[in-house]
Amino acid sequence: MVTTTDSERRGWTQNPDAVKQDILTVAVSEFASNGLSGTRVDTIASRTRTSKRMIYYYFGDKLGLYTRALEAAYLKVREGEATLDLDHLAPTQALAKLVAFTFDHHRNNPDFIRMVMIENIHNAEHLSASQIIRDMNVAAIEKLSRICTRGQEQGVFRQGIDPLRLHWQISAFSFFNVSNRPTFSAIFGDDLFEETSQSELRQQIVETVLAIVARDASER
Amino acid sequence: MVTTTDSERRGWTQNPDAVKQDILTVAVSEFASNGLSGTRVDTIASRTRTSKRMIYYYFGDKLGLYTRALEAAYLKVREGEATLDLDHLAPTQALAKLVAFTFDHHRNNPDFIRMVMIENIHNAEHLSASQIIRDMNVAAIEKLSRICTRGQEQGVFRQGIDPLRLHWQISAFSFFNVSNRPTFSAIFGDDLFEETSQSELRQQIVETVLAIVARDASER
DNA sequence: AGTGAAATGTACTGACTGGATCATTTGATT
DNA sequence: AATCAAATGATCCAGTCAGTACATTTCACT
Repeated sequence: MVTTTDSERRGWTQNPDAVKQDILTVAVSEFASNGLSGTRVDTIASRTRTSKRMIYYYFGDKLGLYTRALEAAYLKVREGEATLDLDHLAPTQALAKLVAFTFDHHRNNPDFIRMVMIENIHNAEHLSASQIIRDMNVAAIEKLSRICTRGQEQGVFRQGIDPLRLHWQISAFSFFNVSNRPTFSAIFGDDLFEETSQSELRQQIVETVLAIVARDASER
Repeated sequence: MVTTTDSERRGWTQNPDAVKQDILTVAVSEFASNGLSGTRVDTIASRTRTSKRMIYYYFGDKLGLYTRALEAAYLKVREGEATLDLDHLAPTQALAKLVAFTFDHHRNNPDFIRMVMIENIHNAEHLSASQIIRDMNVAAIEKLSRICTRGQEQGVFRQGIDPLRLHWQISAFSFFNVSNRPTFSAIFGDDLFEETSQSELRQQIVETVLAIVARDASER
């Protein structure tokens, strides 16, 4: 039950970092579930080992907490992405792996997806204020960019690939798959979201992306 | 100023249908902008030619209004889609046109996109209650399905295409393009969303989708 | 021109909620 | 063990908002 956080514990009873982390974890979950205005600070507090007082003590106000929670969500996801190294794979394999990984990773982090959805509803006002998030994402593009360059050097990818646009397409598939699942399955049933269908879908998406970088026919 | 609605006006001062429509239009706009819990009924009322009293008179409560607004948003969009007829085009051209149209149509109806986003945040609880919406969307699949069948009969499309999955892919691109624009451009800048870039993107998506149905190489 | 139901306006309330205040405890340092 | 700042608990307040009570007007049909 007592989550042994990595923050250096200063004593027994008092442990500010753990308290902050505790609050943040609950906050991400609550905001992801209920949105910004839908979330009650009191509810967050009650799910915490501490009190509402502490939330305002550490985060100032609701918006401050929200912004920090958003960062926490991004941070956690990008951490996961850092685990996979692609530089020692052949470009095609590297790209295939990246796409498949992204697809799965998004599925495994629905709270993150929901936070981004909510942030989009709010026109990314709070995300814009966070330099941290911008930096993290630029790194993701660079990773993709390296793969593209290598692929072109080896002659297996076509010229004129825009890494950002490629990222956009990979994201579109992987994100939509999670974000719009509720409405999609409410309308069409959720066959598409069962385990076997999802595997097939992932495979198809990998192939689609590979086709995008590999095709020569449609070049002018 | 006096919007000449198509509802048969019964007299001069009183006109229930127009009042309802007025409320719905404002409601869609407000809910789309602020979400379910973020929207204030008073704000809707103030933007209306009538009063809050009327909202409760016609729609019962906030949730009732929201549900009806959701339906109204779907209805308006599907109406737009009905205008394009594809049956007289060659399958490839028909599909290309459908994809391009969907892409543009989504861009032109951001309120609809936002309503769907919001509904997804709420796990499609309210959409599930609406049979109307389900029916409308099934029609969209059928349209796509017809194109696929024709393409296969003429030998220009590959076998084993799943229309639902194809629809999923088209939607993913077109939806994501609007839904995630705020965060995406906050992080990467909004070059991708300028007019010329969007045209290119649309073209690329059309090609991608055509490649999905046309390719033969990756068949087992 | 009268009647009754549908439609509408005004004003209010009760519950909730973000945030503030005051008081107290804890632990490191001296 | 005295001190002081950081951390925490208990309680309250002012504003907000969904929903309602009550009264009044409009209009179709006699």
